[in-house]
Amino acid sequence: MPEASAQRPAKRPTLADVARASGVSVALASIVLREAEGASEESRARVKQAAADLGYRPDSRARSLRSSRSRTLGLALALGEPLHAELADALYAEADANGFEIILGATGKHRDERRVLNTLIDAGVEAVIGVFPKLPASQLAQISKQLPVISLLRKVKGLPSLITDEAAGIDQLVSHLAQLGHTRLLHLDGGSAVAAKQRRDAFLASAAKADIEARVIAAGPDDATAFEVLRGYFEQTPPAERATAVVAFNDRAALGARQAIDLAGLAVPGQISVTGYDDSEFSRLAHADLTSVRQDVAALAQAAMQAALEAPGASSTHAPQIVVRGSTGRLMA
Amino acid sequence: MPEASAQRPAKRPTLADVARASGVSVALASIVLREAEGASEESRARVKQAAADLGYRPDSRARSLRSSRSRTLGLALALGEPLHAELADALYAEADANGFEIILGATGKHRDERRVLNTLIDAGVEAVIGVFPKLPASQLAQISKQLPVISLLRKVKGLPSLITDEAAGIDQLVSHLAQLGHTRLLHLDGGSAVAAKQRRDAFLASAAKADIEARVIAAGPDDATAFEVLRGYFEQTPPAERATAVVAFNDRAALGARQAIDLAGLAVPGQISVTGYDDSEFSRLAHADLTSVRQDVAALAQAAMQAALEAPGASSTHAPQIVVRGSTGRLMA
DNA sequence: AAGTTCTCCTAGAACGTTCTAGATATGGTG
DNA sequence: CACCATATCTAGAACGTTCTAGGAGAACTT
Repeated sequence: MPEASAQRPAKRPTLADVARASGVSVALASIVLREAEGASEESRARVKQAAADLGYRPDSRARSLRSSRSRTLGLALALGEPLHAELADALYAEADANGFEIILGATGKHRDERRVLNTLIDAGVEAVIGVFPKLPASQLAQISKQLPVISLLRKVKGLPSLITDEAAGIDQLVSHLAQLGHTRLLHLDGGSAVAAKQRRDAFLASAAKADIEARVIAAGPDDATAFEVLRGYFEQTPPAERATAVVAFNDRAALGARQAIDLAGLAVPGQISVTGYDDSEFSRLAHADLTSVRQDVAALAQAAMQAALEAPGASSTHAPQIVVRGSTGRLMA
Repeated sequence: MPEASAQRPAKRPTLADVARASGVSVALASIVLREAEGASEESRARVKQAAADLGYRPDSRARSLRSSRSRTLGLALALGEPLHAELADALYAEADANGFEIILGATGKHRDERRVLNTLIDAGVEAVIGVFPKLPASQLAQISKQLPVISLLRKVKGLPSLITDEAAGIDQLVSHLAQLGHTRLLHLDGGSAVAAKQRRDAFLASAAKADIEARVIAAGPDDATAFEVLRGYFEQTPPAERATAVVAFNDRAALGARQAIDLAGLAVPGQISVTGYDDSEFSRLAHADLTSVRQDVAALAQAAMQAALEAPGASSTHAPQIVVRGSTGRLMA
């Protein structure tokens, strides 16, 4: 049932319209609306009034085409990742503070990182901030010759990279578990996900330092894989030899782990503890109530914005903070 | 240390560069690269070769500025909503099929819908597809005089709107529960969220039709509110008078409901059933295992794309499908 | 009185495309 | 041979901005 709606274009007002309406030249109107120097208070008022009356909004295509100052940033991330959503929100706030706009590009089943990057660049952004789990560093470096590219959550050689001190985060988890008396830990690793290698290595190092038996099983960043992998582990490992705590790659994987634990009929945390990572909404679900690690989203966002604005943006590493909830505790004898 | 700005000069090649390299005019180069008529096979080959050699990519700002055909669509949605992520993914696929690019704008704590819309429009998109829970229809209609605006999930007067038949979805849930023998239902409504009113009305209508006792409590689209509200309900309602099934506004709210149910010590589905809506990843979490309603994301996306491309886009309503899982069942006597 | 320096303003050239109108060559037709 | 149609190409004007160069006065110097 085709239902007629919008009629044909009511052309949007241009700078020339504003200039005509306020009786000044286009150039002067431009000066006023850019808040640049060189206009009298009187013309300022007149032009602004006319702009407001007409509902004028500058055309960012024309603006950026001419000035290469679009005051627009590209943000590339994955939809459906709670952490990415938090980062985006924080970056929006930063952008506001700096007078920038942000447009997003999402990676997903039907869009690879390269493609998303191209779309953003073609749209004329001044810089791109993004989470690039897979794109080779060489390609990123290549692109960064054209415009600043800032990597979030992953250390990329040749690019300003804003990351969390994964070793510190994992160490907080391992120490917490050690303190609770755990002596045999299992890590479900994140596969090719961003930061997976760092967390795995940190896990082994922290465990060794604390003189704790540690094992790593290859999994992935999703709950389904974590579930399958941990179920297999329970099937193949006699109860007496099982780890007493599972350190999952992230909250989502921890949820999958929790599922396998429930299936095995083990009590949390009485018989086994489980930890997540990211302190996302998943970790707060009552049933899961995951002990997790909170990344400093605000600091990451602020540093990313800074890196995007400054000439040769700087990398930095940010401290995470463990958040203890009900999924970890002492073993009940 | 702030001195390293020797990066800049990697200017990207322009159409003029391609033309020069292949010995033709800019106009002809444009014709070739647009696959337009009026170029010989020989020039076609030469120009394309030169473009490839130089790594030329058309500047979409200049292109859209001149032609008002940017072949770019704006998509406005909320980050962190699983359903929105699914829609975005489906729309990316549709865009591919139609040779369009998509740029995203996210609404959130720091960006209202109006602002997001403006950013996308200023970036020069040809049309905007979006989920607009709050923006008044009048404002949307106003904007749609400038360019096509398509509303997803919410029926907006004056705009092509692609929605799900909420009455049908809710009716499937209510019928399912009735068939299981439930005679007293409770609906946690979605407050001001998109489709909340439709689901509430449909709930009451379906219950009345099936001669089932029905009650609605005001809640919201989030799990925290649903939890609080349902906990209050349990506290104030004697066990004998309680509903035996809770129809939550969406999966997220159902999770909160489930939390309150656990707290009250009730067995699911033995003592009480609970349903979600959207068939999102939340519904698949093992502990929740929610009976839910799947919206036809692919059809919605396809219709939205169609509406964005055609002159006066058409509205349509799509059929949902119940997905039965373990959170609903007969009462155990 | 003639410079000099401000302040405020404007014309017109960019930016990288597409599009309109026309030029040039080629070939077919009467 | 003149004429027109077609196929291929190109110059130059848009699109809506910003930016560069400079102009007209008024207000200081000297």
